Amino acid sequence: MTERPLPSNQEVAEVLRQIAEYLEMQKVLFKPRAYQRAAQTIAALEAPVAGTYAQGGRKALMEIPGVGAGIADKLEEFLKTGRIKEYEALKKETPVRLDELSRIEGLGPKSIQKLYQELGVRNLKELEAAARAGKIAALEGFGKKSEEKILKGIGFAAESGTRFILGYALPQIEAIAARLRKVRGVETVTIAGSSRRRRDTIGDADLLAVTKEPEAVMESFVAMPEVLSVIAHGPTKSSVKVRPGINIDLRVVPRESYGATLNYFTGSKAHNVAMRQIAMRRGGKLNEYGLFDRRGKAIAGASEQDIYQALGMDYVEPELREDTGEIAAAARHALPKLIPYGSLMGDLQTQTDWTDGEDSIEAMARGAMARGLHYLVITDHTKRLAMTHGLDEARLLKQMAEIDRLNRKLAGKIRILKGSECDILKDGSLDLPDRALAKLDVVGISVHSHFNLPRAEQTARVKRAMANPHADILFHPTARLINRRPPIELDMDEIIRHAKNTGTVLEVNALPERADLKDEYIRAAIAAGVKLSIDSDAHAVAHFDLLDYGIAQARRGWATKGDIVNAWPLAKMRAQLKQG
DNA sequence: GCCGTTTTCGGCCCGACTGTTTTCAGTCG
Repeated sequence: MTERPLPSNQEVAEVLRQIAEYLEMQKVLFKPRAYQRAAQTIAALEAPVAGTYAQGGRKALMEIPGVGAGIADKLEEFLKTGRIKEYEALKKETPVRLDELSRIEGLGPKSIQKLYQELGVRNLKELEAAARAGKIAALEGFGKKSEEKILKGIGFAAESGTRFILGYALPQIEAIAARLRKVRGVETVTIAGSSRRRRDTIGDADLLAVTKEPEAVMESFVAMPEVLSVIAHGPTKSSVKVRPGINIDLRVVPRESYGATLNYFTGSKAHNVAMRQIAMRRGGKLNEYGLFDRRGKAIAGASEQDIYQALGMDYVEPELREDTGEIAAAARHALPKLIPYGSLMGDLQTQTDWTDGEDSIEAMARGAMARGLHYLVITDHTKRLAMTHGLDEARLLKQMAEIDRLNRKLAGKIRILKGSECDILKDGSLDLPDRALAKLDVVGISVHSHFNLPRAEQTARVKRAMANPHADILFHPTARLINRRPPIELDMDEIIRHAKNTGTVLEVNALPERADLKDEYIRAAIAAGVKLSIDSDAHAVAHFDLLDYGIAQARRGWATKGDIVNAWPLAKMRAQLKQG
């Protein structure tokens, strides 16, 4: 019997979520919410649920909030056997690709069920065929507009569906790299490619290994429990597909050309081309085996630093290697000193169990403290987001009193600031009155509705909100959800200018599916003299660990510490915000 | 299926919006 890898909390949560969707299809009452709640809790847990079960058994599972006898049984079954009988039965009854279909915006379980029963639609392909044939518009409860919306959703899924979100793929890739490092005979393993450049999405992953026993290393690579299928298996290069569908290449590299190969496989292609041109202009040659002079003698190759230096350049951080000016800047010794990972002093957007967060204010504060932060802002949702139980003025005042109490309790350890993630309404006004906002330390504003306004109207709406004298930070400015929802139509030049004029900070949201602002806008904002914040948008203590993905995105936008207000001490950060 | 300053049964966070309707179901997160 082959070893089965223990499922991650994400995978366990995904199964529970799918069960919830199937139950919802069948119009089962209340159970879906129970499964969803358990899924959400497990997804946010720090400790792996598989480990919890291994140590404390079914009883320990039932300690998890939202997990009772029923779900504990399902979890136990899943962890022991890798399947859940009831889940299999549900899948059999409605054999549809839920993962594919529910990615279409506006398609929920009920619609998926109806489309299957009436039209036999099981996957995206069949959905598209039915829509194109006009069969969906003819269904009761659907119409022409629903059909158009579905086709639009399919188009969006098609163009964004082949890439993986960095923050969800990277831990998996890192786990595989870590496993390889333990294999006998392996000297080093490095992650190259777009993962190393920390692009917000990646297509596949490249690993480089130095070893004297390539065959043995390749054997253990293709035999890893995570591997779904082996695409290629040779002595210097192997290629496998791992859950959830990512291709990973492993290349064995000689020690003396390690730097050159790493440089080559880190890319980007455009950066590599520009590097090779410089080498050629100097009469030499650069390829994946090294840097060579005009007589073909190797002059560098073991390390990337040596190669850049030999070409008369400063070392270029991977996040900058996109051929967008970094080559010239490196030659002029004028690259920015990028904000280091782990260097934030505070977090300006966090949610708690007052709205849709998992943890209490105190738990969040202690979690932030444990990660070395000196301050955090509590920014729960406002009443417009009714589904999160958003705060109205009265509850906000209560929360402020609670924060005062906690600040006394935690005095000297961490500072909790009063804030809000205040909804921007359709007309650009804010969801809380000015007199309430005036009492807060930090006001974040954000778009959660009317995503489809035309560009001019959307831009004017957001600009009006930014002009509010209390609005300190524009949270996740484009509201995009990678692979799920396109960014809202905003004239970003205009928004950046307006941020400068109004003194509004723009956020770099660190949630992997947001990564919003994205790199090119970050760079444009910095060039315009706009200040930024990097926030976790944490909905649970564990989410503070995602802050580095925000830093990664900021580094890709050429950000230094001087550009990021929450890389500064509290007093200096506050002085940057609007007054009043 | 979960949970209990409504406590072992009977509830189950609030509401806006869209597209289909003519009073409402489904989705959003």
